[in-house]
Amino acid sequence: MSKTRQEEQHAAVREEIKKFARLIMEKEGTANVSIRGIGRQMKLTAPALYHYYPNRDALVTDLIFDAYNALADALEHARDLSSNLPLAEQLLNVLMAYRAWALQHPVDFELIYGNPIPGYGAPQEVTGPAANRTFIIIAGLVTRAMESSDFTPRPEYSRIPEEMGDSIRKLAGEMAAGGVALPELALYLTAVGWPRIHGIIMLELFNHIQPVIGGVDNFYRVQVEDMIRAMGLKEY
Amino acid sequence: MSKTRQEEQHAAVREEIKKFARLIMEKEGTANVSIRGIGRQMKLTAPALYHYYPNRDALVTDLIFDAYNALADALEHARDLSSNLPLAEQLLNVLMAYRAWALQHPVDFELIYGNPIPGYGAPQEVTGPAANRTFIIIAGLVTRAMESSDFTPRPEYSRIPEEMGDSIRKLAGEMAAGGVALPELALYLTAVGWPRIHGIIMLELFNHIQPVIGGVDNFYRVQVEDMIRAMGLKEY
DNA sequence: TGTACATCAGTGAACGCGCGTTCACTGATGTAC
DNA sequence: TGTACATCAGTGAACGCGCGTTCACTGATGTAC
Repeated sequence: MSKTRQEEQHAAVREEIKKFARLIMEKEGTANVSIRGIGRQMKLTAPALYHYYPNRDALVTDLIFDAYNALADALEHARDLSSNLPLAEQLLNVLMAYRAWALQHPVDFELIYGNPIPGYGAPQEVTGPAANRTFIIIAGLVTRAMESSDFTPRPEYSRIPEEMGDSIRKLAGEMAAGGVALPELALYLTAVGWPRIHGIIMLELFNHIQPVIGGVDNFYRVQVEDMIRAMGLKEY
Repeated sequence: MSKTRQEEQHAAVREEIKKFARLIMEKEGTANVSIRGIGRQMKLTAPALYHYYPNRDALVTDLIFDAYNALADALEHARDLSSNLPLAEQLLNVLMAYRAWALQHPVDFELIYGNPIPGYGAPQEVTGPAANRTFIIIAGLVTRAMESSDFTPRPEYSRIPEEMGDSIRKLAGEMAAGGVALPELALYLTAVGWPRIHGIIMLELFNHIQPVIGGVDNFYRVQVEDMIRAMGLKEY
């Protein structure tokens, strides 16, 4: 079932289209991607692009799908680059990579985590699995770090709060059904940690935190290190 | 310098315009506010609205200004309603009100904290002070809670990390220059806490956290309570 | 090797739509005498 | 109290713009014989 020459050609042009789409979003905002605008940049008439995408929404879906996967790829890459370091360090590097990717690809990050594009609804069955990759990478590392650590987490991270028991059990069940079995506590810790780093990044991306905290680089790193220590994954 | 009848009339119509603008943004997304769209809803032709706003951007600025202030009002209201409770409880209530407001006014929250509206740049001198109100309300409460508390914060919240010293001193200086003198540690704690709650809300607003964590209500409350305890503002 | 033919990427015109903004105007309101 | 007048909120037409999408087409390419 190898690709024909024509399919390869199409795939290559689609990549080209997405490249220009990202350039435009960078300049004009994510809400302003348009078939006509892309055509203009590519020195092609708009209708020509309909050979490659059936409509604008299909293109946007592709961009979102790519963005989720590029983020997950970046995290895996950071993890694998530091695979000879202690797991707490690997986790640190992965969380640093999360922000680094967001700042290097603000448009793609906004595309997946910012306001939805007006009049467009991403199909969950396409983006869902791609979105989950990121969470699973982090939760997997947290799991391994927990298992390899002798340290005691602070009280609030040593067990799942009663109120959250049901939610976490449900999540663990769903993930197990999808072939990813991870301990409930690791899932909880990841669920706690994710919004913490996400919040800093979102505020930074839209320039809300800079007037309050200069040196976001340091701030982010300190917060992540605190978190890793608080979770008992590293001595403090 | 009292308002003339005409000025009052104009102010009233401007409120009406904003009301419809919010309705439209709710249905079509923040990027889709338009003079013509508002006119259509108000059964008015678009040019009529130019008696009230010189152009679309002035309207958007007004909406953003209002949103910042409405959020700050909601926080002050929550604080004042619980002024007879211990300060840690007041802080809890204010942080609960932050999320409650965001969920009740998703559009206004997106307007200030989400993607900027394409082709529009908010004038900092208008929105800046309004934006700061929220931070000052929370930092003020943290200060009073710290001063009235006998409890010991966990190590990472008991002092400002070296790397952050300069940033926080700078912030404290700027705020003092603006007539708001608050201790540096309180500013640091607020700067740490704000992105934590913000991250949960942003993920919730765009439906990213729900697939991971059912029962965001409980999750948010637990996180805020943990935070208040970790900061030593309440016994644990 | 040379010719006939099918494929299909890209074109240009057109559709109906929405946008912000300007302009000259109308007609109701309310004031000044 | 009645009339003349100024004010100004709202209208309708128009400007130039951009959008997604459709359609019939052209002309280069590459294949089949």
